[in-house]
Amino acid sequence: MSSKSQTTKQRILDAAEELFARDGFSAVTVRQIMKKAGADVALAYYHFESKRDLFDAVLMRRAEVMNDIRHAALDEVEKRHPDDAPSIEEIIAAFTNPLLDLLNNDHDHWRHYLALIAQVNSSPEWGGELMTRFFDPLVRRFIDAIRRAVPNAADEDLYWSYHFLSGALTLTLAETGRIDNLSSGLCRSSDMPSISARLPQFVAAGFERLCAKQ
Amino acid sequence: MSSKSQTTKQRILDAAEELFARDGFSAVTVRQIMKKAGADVALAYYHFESKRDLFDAVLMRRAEVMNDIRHAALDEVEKRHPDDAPSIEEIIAAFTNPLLDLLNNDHDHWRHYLALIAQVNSSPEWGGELMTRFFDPLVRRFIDAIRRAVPNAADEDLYWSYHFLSGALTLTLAETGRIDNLSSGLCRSSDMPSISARLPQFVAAGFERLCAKQ
DNA sequence: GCCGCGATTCAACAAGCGTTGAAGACTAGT
DNA sequence: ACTAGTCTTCAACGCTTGTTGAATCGCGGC
Repeated sequence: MSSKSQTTKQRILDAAEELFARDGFSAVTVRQIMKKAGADVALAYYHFESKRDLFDAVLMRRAEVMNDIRHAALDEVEKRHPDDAPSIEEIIAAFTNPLLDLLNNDHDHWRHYLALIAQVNSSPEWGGELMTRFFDPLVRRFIDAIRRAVPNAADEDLYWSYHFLSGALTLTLAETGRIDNLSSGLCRSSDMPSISARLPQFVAAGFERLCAKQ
Repeated sequence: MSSKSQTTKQRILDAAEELFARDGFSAVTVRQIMKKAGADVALAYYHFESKRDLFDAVLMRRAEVMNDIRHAALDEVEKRHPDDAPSIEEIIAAFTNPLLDLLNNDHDHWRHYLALIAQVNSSPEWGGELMTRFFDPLVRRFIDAIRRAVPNAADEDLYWSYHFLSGALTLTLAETGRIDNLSSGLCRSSDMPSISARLPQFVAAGFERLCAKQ
């Protein structure tokens, strides 16, 4: 467990993350990854069991951190409201803004990772199972918080509302450049402050109309 | 151009559509497609120039029909309101419900096709360019209709709102089974009536709050 | 100086890939 | 019966794929 090996393993993960995010699992070659990582092909199989295992490792690496910061954001919202219920918009902002902040502040690592998550989320092959395994506890807690803010909401409405939120957030994280083309450059996929100012408002209004209607 | 060839070409397109939708472009083999279509491998290259060309043909085949029914739905909304402006929810329903109706009424063809579109939409490789080529005219007309319903809306808010709508709709069309898992079976990805009853409301509320504020 | 051991390299494997050319079959018009 | 043209089959090409086993490097402990 020398420090050199740690570095190599991480360089492999970094390279894989970027390529998987851009082209998807099957379109990327182990040789491409190792070339980008600057290491021999066989090293991929020394550090990981298989290509699929490397893919899982890429997903796992940041999943816990990602969940932690979102849990912390929800913690803080609940701490701010020891007696009354927080507003729906506050709760949703705690769910979305930690990710948008990552994209705004940090290196490209999170940008690639979140684009990968976005792609996995809308893939029939992995969207159902993988996302459930990774995010269910957090999402359940998040929905519970909203349920407390809108006590008479029907569960079906809550779940569907969350699904719409998930889709809106996910497409945004993918940063495909679609909105840049559509708006002729007026809006930019990477303009996270613009998004944090709009997405929680938009989604909160949807939740309120759908879930709070008597 | 005998009738037999038409049938074969369509069987190839059908098989490709289903497999591309499930596994993505690169994960699918021309041999897999032709096996499912019940035809020789070489026929793929007689009827289409390349694997990539076949993929494009799959996308093109239903694109025009898809755009036409959505244009027709918008036509009807505008015809219903010759003087006053239609409500935002009506406009959005004209954008989303034609697709949801296809999934509700029809064979699996549209189910596979729309799942494929959903996947393409959130792929960085194709999401920006392909979606722009296919859907920009319709989307521009749709945004114009909303702009007339909310005269003081800022263009940036309109574009971002549309982007969130696109994400919510897209993830829904993907039918990944995610919501089935999350809700422990209470909600079903394939339950289109439930979605038509909720998505337009949810999204309209978002548009109204974001675009109509002052 | 040698050993042990993790990290790395090299060369190769069988299988599968997208794609092609040439030859056969089928149908329609003469 | 012959031809022209579309459609289909078969066998193969060169190349890339994921993966592996054996050999080599480099370094800390004895």
